[in-house]
Order: sequence, then C-alpha cells, then structure tokens
Amino acid sequence: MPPSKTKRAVTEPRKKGDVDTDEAIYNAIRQAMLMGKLPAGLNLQEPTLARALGVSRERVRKALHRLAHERWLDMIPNRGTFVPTPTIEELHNIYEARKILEVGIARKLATRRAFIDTERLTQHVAAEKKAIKSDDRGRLFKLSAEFHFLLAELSGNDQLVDMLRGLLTRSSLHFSLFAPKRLHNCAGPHEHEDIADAVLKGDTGRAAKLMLDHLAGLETMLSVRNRVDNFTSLEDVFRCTAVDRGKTAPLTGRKQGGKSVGQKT
Amino acid sequence: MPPSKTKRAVTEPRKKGDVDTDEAIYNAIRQAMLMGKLPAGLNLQEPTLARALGVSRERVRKALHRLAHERWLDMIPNRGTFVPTPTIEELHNIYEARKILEVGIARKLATRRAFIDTERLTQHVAAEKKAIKSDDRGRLFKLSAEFHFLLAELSGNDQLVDMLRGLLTRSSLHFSLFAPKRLHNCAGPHEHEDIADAVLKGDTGRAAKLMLDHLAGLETMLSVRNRVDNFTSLEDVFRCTAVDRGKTAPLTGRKQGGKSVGQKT
DNA sequence: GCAGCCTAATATGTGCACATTTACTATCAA
DNA sequence: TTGATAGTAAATGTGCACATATTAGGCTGC
Repeated sequence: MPPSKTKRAVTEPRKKGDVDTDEAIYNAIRQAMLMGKLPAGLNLQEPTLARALGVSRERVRKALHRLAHERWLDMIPNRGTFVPTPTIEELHNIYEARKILEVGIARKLATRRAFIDTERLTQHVAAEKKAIKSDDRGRLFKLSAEFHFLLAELSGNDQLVDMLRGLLTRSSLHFSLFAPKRLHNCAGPHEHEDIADAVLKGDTGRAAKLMLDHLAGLETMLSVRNRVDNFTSLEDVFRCTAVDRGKTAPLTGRKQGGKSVGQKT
Repeated sequence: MPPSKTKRAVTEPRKKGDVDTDEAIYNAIRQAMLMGKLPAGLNLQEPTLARALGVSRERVRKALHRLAHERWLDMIPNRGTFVPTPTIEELHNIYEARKILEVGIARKLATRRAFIDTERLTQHVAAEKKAIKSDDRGRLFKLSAEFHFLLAELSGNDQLVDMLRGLLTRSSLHFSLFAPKRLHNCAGPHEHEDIADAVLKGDTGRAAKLMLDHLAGLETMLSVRNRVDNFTSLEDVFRCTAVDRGKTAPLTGRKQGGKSVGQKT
C-alpha cells in the first residue's frame, strides 16, 4: 500500500465511488419537485437542504448547479436557488415545441416502421391497457409519461431523445405544480393505443394527426391552473428521503427557517 | 462599513463579480474547440488548463463541468475530461433532428408571418448578400450560422431556441473538426435568401421544402471527413487567450506534459 | 524474455475555512 | 409614525489542503 496515506479516519471511511450519493441527492430534489412538494418560488438554501438530506453542503451545491443547468431550478448569482414559477406562456411554448418534435417522431416511426422494435411498443400499450383495467392509477401515470419517451427511443436518434427529455422535464414541472390531485390519466391512454396502432400500420398521416390532437388535449388540460400548496419545511419534505450515509452532516449553521418564498427574476 | 472584514490582501484585491471570469474561461475553451485547435480525443487536464489560462483549478473545473453538461466535452469520473470524437452516425442524427425542428420553425414563421419581426429577417438577408459581394468570408460564415438561430428567435418560442442552440452547438463541433480549411460558405447563402423569401411571402410549403433541402445539403457537405490537426500543446493554444486577471495563478503542479491524447469510452 | 505486481507520481474529487455579498433588524431623526 | 441608515447575521462563493483514484514505470520471479 502507498506509504503516505494511512490515515483515513478523519472524515469517516467513506464509500469508494460517491457518484451514487450525488445521484441520490439529485433525485431526491427532483422527485420532491415532481411530487409537488416544493411550491413555486421557494428558495432552496444550501445549508438547510444539506441538513435535511444529511449530506455536506458541497454535494447539495453540485446537485443544485446541475438542476439549475437542466432548467429545473432558477439560480441567481449571490442570491440563491429557487423553484421556478412556470407561466402559461411557457406551457404554450413547450407544447408547441412538443408538437413539432413528437409529430416528427411519429411520422418517422410510421414511415420506417420496418426498422423499429415493434415488440416494445406493443408491450407498452398492452401494459397501459392492463393498468387501466386494474385501475392502477399510479402505474398508469408512470406508463403514460413513458410512452412519449418510448417513441423517441424507438426512433433510434439520441438527439431527439435528449431534446424530448428536456421538454418532458419542463412539462412534468407544470404537471406536478398545476394538475395534481385527481389527474384524469393523461386524457385517456386509448389515445396512446390509437397512435401506436397508426404507427404500426404505417399510416403516417393518421399517426401525425393523432399525436397532434393528443398533445393539444394535454395542453388544454394543463391550462387550467388551480393550486394550493401545503408546504411546511424542507425538513418535512426530505424527512424520509434523507441520504443514508453513516453520519455525514457537518453543517455550520445552527438555525434554519425553511420558509422564505423569495421572489425571483 | 462592516467591522470584521478589513483584511483582503491575502489573495489579491479581486474583482467584485467574478462571473465574467468564469465566462471568459468557458468561452476560451469553447472558442478553441470551434477554431479546431483541440484534436478529438484530447484529454483536457485541469492543472494544465489552469496554468495555460492563468486561473485557479477550481475555475477551470467549473467551466469543464459546464461544458461537459452542454455536451461540448466528455467527462468520465475519476478519469478526466476529453474532447469528443463526433461520429458520422451522430452527424446524421443531428441533421435529422434539425430537419424536424427547423422545418417546423419555418412552417410556423410562414404561417404566422404577420406576427414576426420581418425587418430583422430582411436586414439579415441583406447583410448576408452584402458580405457575399464584398467577399468577406469571415463575416459571411458568422452570419450564415446566425441565420438559423434568427429563425428560431423570430418564432418567439424560448423552448425552440434552446433546443436549436444545443443542436447547433453539436453541429458546429462537426463543422470545426471536419470541415474547416476552405469552407464554401454554408452551401451558398442564396438558399437562405430563398427561405426567407418563402417565409415572408407566407408560402408554407415552399419554405419547408427549401429548408429541408438546405439542411440536406449541409449534411452531405459535412459527411466528407478529412482532418489533419496541428496540435502542439495547451499552452500554445491558450497563449494569447489567457484570462487577464492581475496575477492569479496559484497552481500546485510544477510540470505539465500537454500531450496525452488518451482514449475514451 | 515476458508477465505480473508493486511503487511512485500525477490527476481528480471533496471537505473545510474564510471572504464576500445579501437580507433583515434595530435605532434614530424628521 | 415613518423613513433611511448602520449593523448584524446568515447566505453564497472560492481558494486551499488533503484524500482518493489512476496510470506509468520499474522490478522481481518464473
């Protein structure tokens, strides 16, 4: 073994690759947003988050920077990091972009249906139908969201997948902030079935039109904005989500007021 | 003035908002890539870059992370950061995505031409024509690249602008790596003029077709890959680009072998 | 002579301490 | 009472030191 490094009990043994820890922090915050736990405009303070998650501030900092760069959060230099407040105009822009992109994807898939993995598509639609029959809302919600992703993946074009990921990311932010409670399963998954059917039959025009209508319906649904948030504190939000490392909560500050819903922009 | 902070001569006075310094580092590396100065597969080592740019390693680190996240660079944990090696397949995917996106943009602009800033479009095309007549290759290159961006901006949709930015970013990487030397001005800017004309006349079908053909032409041009790099060292590349802060080059390492063209993936 | 391992050197990753900036509060004067 | 202002506390930002990982080179044994 190396000679000049035999003392590693200073900060704790520590795992080898902490990359999974970073992922855990990233996912915890993202998941909290998707669940609608974090109200729009909330100031995500690094020390508070670090304490809530039980990790060091630098880790939180890295995750926040990443999320900000992916446009999940708004970061203002020397001010802080905030949960964005999606606007109706942004919603419109997102869905306009989705129409262009996803109609294009649908057209491509229908045109070159001989080259795609029809089995995956068929199975996914079957899974959605099954979820409907068993009235499994949670699973159906998940599958519905993944359907659009699946189409992008089936196109075999990484660029399209990446672009749609960003769009769906922002899209789900609107979803979690403004359309939770009784979500009527994505305007009906039978629409997904119809789209898949048109694609598999190679009916390009119909696939394109169905996708267009489907997205228009989603946009209309999300345009109704009513929202009440029951946010209390970051500690409560991440109480059972805390990253499970031994005991790594240095943290300097000793007080935390997890409220400050500062303005942004 | 605050009482407990009167000693600031430890590390140098230091500017107030160093955010411009970060930008300078970021732009220096990005520009070097666009200029084709950095060969594909090159390992960008943090200490070497820090010394070449005359800044601290942390700053370089931050810039590298940002560039990696924007897919300008490939970053492998515990291994290093590398200049990516664009493949033909990626080129195809990029242009397929561009076709979907930009044809969609062109269609929208032509359809709603009454709402767009026709003046900006007209002036841009005029500027391109002027650059052609005066044979100003540099300016024409710049304008040609901006034309596609301009169309996205005229759409008034931030989402579309962002997506196209990512695509053009990656696209320009192919350009700088595989089509430099005698670039025949983007397959002729008269194509841009024709597209603008169709848009302004509201001829949706023609605008879409012209854009499609234009992009197909670009893709074909970039498919011919011949590349010789005259790379020497990172010091040479950034010799006159060094960030101009007073004298902030701490840096621990004392030797630098700016060669290592390590493999990736 | 070559394969495998061990060792040294260098690069990346991270916690910590401190600098800087911002926000909040209390005080005083008009 | 209200306004501005100074002061305090806590946030963000950053350089530094050290821990960890990787790689290249040399050595030994088969």
